[in-house]
Amino acid sequence: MMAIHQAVNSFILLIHRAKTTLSLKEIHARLFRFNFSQNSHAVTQLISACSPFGAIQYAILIFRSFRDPNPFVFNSLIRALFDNSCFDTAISHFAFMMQLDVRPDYLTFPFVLKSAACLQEVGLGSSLHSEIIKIGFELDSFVRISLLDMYVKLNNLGSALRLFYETPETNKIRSILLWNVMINGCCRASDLKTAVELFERMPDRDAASWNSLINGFVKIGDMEGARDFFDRMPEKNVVSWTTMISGYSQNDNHKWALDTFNQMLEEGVRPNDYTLVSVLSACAKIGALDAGRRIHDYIRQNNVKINRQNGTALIEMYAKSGKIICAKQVFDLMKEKGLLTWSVMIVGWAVHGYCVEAFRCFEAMKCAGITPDGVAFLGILTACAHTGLVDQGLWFFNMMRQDYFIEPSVKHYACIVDLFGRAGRLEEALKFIEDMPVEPDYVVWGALFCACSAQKNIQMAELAAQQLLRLEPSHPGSYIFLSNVYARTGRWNDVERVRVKMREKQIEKSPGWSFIEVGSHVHQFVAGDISHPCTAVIYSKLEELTTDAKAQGYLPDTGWVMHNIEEEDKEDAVGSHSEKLALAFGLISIPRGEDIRIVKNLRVCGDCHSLMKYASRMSQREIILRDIKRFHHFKDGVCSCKDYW
DNA sequence: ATTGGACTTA
Repeated sequence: MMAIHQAVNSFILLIHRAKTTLSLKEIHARLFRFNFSQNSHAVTQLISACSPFGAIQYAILIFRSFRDPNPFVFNSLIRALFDNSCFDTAISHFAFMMQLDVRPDYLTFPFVLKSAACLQEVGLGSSLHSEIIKIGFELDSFVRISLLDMYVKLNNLGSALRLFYETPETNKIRSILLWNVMINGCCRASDLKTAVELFERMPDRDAASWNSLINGFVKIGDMEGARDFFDRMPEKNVVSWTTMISGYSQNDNHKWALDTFNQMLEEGVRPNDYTLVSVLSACAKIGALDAGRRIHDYIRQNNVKINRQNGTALIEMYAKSGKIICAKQVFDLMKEKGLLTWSVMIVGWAVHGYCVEAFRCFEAMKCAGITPDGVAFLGILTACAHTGLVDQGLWFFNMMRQDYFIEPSVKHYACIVDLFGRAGRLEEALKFIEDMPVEPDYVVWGALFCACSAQKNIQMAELAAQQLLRLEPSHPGSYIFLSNVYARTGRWNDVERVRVKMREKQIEKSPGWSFIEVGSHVHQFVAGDISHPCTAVIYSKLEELTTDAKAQGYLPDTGWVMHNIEEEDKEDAVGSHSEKLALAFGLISIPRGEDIRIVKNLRVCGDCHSLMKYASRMSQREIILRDIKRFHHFKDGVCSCKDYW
């Protein structure tokens, strides 16, 4: 007896060694040779050893050759199946287990329930629950949490709540964790009312309880609610702070995200990678270079290791703040680059108009053994579009489908439309849209519209604008687009008609805003803004600038105004676009010799673009403007986009 | 005797 034991043990040792040296097949063969293929201990170990290799078929094979399955063997197989994402097979083996009357134990259910959750099968979830009750399995706190978690992941909040309420109120079973899972489930289902109710009723709360609730408010976009609980939270941890920071950023309040981060540092809470990524992404959104640099300094001073996540966030911050060379420096220093890292770098080159570098980066990525995905291709197509390389772009588009089997998304189609459109090949763009296998969406028609607008093809622009209106009748952009077409041709009656319709439907024009960072402060402007403390000085500077530019040949282009107003007023309306106000403010407050960086949430209008060129020459300063599409580097009267955007 | 008990927050 003793000898058999030892032999089995030495087999188990062999199996452990299999992870490095011996092949599993060889072990299995030996198992047979020594007649241990029916030893459940050895078989259980062998099945478990298959899992990390993904040798799941082999694990099933071993399982089938075992004649007298017991819970141990079943459990290890179900576990292995779950780990290899074979959820339905895991479930069917559980059914098999029941069929053979093998009683499941405490290690069976966690993985079966998780499989049901991953399969997103609501009915299966409930029947597993009944099965547990039927066989009289004890519903201890472990099983309850597993069940609760499964219901939450199946979006079956009702069943989760029912199970929760019938749980005896002893602290041991209704643990903090159980409450937290429940609160989190309510938050996932956007049922904040119940979440708060549960939270208030909890006998004890830990940080995760608070954070879960705060996160619930963040997810529904209620930052005041989130702030309320955040302020009341007695001991905020990193997660609490990060939730707020990324919450502000997700809800488009990047300035507050930065403020919250600074506050966090003042409170002496040490940021982790999640925090750094969130705050860097907030910087990237508004092009807050100084803030971003300070975070980079923090990273260096505190010896934070650059890894895939924070490194990628740094690259994106620099790229979107106009410092593509700094982005490249971080990129070169990074040891472990992921797919996202490469994509961010490619898109970075693309939006700065560095087509060759984007191509090189794309090739280098493939050499590094990373397979490009749809996002990487989108970057490379953007690069082609921005530099007018139509044939190259089409070549990449075909490569994506034929060599990489990536089904193009609507974004890719929109990019190709853009590619044709910018090159002035409008007919081809339209034909491309008509031949698309998927229904063209708002972005696709929008790309065509912009191209028509730039090429002054009013007929096709009207067609595109009508499609936009059909697709998004409540989107303000659709009306603006259409009205812009009419405005350009002087059809003021039609412009008025569109405006009335907009008013009837109570559609508000989404405001264009611009950000400019001065020193360490971010200033925000909307068109016609008078909220800034320096408003008077800004406007007089702008007037001076416009006058000087006019003397140099600048002609205000009033075609960009949508309303039918007197010529002079029109000049006013384009004259106070947010990017112009930001520019004037920058000229006053940013020391000479430093770049002026402006970020705009929409596309820059042609008039502003023209004025920026004059301003860069007259002030002998570099102006870096980022709009929703790309970067414009203005230097000595010329823009890096070569007026092609 | 064997099987990494469950799980939440960015």
